[in-house]
Amino acid sequence: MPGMNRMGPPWWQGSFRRRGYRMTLPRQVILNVLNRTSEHLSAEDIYFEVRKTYPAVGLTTVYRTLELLIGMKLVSKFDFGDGRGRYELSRGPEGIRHHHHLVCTGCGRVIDYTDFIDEERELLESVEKELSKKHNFKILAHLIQFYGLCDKCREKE
Amino acid sequence: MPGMNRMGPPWWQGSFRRRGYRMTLPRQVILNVLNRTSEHLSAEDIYFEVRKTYPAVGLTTVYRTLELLIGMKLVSKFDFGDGRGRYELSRGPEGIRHHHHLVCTGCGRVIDYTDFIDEERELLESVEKELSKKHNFKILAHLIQFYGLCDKCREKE
DNA sequence: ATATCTGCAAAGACTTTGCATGAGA
DNA sequence: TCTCATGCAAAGTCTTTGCAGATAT
Repeated sequence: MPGMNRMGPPWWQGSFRRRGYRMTLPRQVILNVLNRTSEHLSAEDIYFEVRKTYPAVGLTTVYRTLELLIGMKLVSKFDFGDGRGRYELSRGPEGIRHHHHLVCTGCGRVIDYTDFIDEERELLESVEKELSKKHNFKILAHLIQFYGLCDKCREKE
Repeated sequence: MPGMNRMGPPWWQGSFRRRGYRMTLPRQVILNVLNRTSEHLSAEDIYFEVRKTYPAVGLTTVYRTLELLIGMKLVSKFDFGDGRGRYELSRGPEGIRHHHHLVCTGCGRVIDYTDFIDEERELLESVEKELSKKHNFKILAHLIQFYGLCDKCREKE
């Protein structure tokens, strides 16, 4: 983990300490991979990436760490319809970076977008408020995704 | 399939004929199950339900039929985060019945809602238009889901 | 008649679990 | 030190595939 000590403890250290979780090497490497990647990685993607730095890691640990991080709200899990979970950091050190996804059903490519996030949020807030009241439901999260064909897959049609 | 002949061919017959698919007993039973159920059934749920009428059916056939129906746009597949697909009829004989889902992460219960559908549609249309243009993406479908805790699961907390 | 559909069994893909060893605080 | 975390192997789930026999048109 070059440069890590020089740069001080990473921003997620606190979350671990607070909950009494141990900050181990596998966990650090996994978090670093998630932190430096903007893609929506599968557990196996992360596993292969982590093994470049730390070849002894097991896929089991990747799954267990991801589960832990999801519980800590540091990571979000998505499903893009290809039968495997996709993981990404929910927030960076700079705070929440909210975006939604555009999924190509042809090739599986995923485009992040932040357009209309404000309009969406406005609607979502009123929907959440109304539905919470009506169904006595405590809404904790939402998911918005669009599906379609990307430019390349449109040509093939 | 009591009453089926007396009532004339079901509304989905045409879709099959048009595409050259055969209307077989397993397919009819599966469609009837979907048609009479408002739940979000898993493949296994459908399998058990179908077996009450037609015990010889195999789970394979359920999966294959569902895939076929999805291709025909008669059925939609959802993922509520519990690792299994959920299926429901996209439309009834009366036309499209659009709704979204409220998923309880505590017990897995799913509540359909139609509130705000108009407002949502309005927003979605402008988002779709803008994103199509910007990313040269042909948007074919969208997914909106809320996650949280239902009244019963809130009490347990 | 004949191309399509079906059921069974087996394989596949992803994820979780059990348990002994190893490592962080 | 001593509890928590890890890695391996095995098991678990859900879903798909291969193939011979059955069926709709």
